[in-house]
Amino acid sequence: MVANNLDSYFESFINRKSVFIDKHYLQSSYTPDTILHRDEQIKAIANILAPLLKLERPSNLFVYGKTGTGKTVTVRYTTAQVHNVAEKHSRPVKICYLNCKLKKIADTEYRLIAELSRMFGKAIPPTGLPTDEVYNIFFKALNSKEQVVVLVLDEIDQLIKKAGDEILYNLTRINEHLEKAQVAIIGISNDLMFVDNIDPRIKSSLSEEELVFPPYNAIQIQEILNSRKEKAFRKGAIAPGVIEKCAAYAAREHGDARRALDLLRVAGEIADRLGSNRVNIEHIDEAEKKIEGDRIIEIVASYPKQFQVVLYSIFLLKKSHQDPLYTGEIYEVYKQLCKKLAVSPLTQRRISDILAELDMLGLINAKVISKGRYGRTREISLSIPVNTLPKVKEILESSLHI
DNA sequence: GTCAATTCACATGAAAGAGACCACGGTCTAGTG
DNA sequence: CTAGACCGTGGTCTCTTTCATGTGAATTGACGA
Repeated sequence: MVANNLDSYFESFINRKSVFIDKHYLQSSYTPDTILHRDEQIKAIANILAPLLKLERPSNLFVYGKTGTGKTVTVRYTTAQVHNVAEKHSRPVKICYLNCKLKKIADTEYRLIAELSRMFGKAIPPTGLPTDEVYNIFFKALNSKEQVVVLVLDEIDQLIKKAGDEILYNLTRINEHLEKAQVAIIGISNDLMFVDNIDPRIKSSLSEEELVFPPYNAIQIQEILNSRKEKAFRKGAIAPGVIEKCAAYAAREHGDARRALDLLRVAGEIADRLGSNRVNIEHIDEAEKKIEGDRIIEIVASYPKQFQVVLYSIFLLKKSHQDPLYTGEIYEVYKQLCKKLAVSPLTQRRISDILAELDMLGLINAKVISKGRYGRTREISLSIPVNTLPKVKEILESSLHI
């Protein structure tokens, strides 16, 4: 009897079809051939980049917009098109795309310039050289022949936040030192306020042109999902209402198309795993939970020990009472925990920063409040969904050997 | 009761140190012809 | 003679510490009605 069941299980496993045809159409790395609802922006970027083809320097461009509004895709698409045309007419045009958020690659001045130099075929060691040496190498590489170079700096706000705005100053003034080559910069930022915090001189030269990407609305997201659905899923693998629900979820999160695509993909994976031959609305809810849970688990597992100790201290405190926690309390528990674990405790100053970072990561909710006479502090609560809580705790305990 | 001064418990900033990692050039050492 | 091992120096980067300054409302206490 049992054997029979197993048999039929395997039979059905073989016969079971995946809801997907090709998943990669749903991944954020995929650049579609046509970009929906961004005609205006494409036209604007094309206009700005057009002088490239006459070997004139295009204006620097600054692109803003929240995450998942298609900034990166649109810029990459347009620059690729320009590059194609330039190549056809053998114009020396080079596009350098760099994502400044990638850790260990382009998140400091040195690394950025080093990475750019590498794109010109120069080998730069990951460390050990003075920064101006690397600048020199970069200059020489640029100036080696007549060409127009477009530097696309994605998530440029992250870079500035970490490394200061001196880089931009140097880059925007780079043309003054170059005789043969010319450089234009396209900066892409998620942070709309970011430009207000940089040096006005840099601001004026960097954002000769500006372009804002408004969020997609739910209907536009639906259309985007529908256009990808055709290629990614088998016919009829999506139950009615699923696309709408996905779009609604994403529209709630400031029109984030990337999120909608992720959601759809994960929902498909869940449907596959459950042996369903159709993606249903319940799968979307599951996917929503899974995405959030996975993100949190990954963060918790990959962050340094001290972060984990702090987080575990919050766990301990949370168990004992339900009121919001304060920095001082957490620090006391943290110190004891350190003693128990034979970890050397950090200062309260540092813990304050760590708490702020945990807040940024969305693991905790920290709000600076003033309790009047009783001082100023952070009011802290965990913001990890209840269903991932045990898993997170497990990870912490195994990683800290508790 | 009203109002400004006080006060608390941290937040927030700036600067500097420690330690890891790395390149480069000079010196030493062992193997080779 | 030469390739490779082994320093010392000088550079970046991350994580911390130290020192200094900032902050917002409950509390306090003087003042006037």
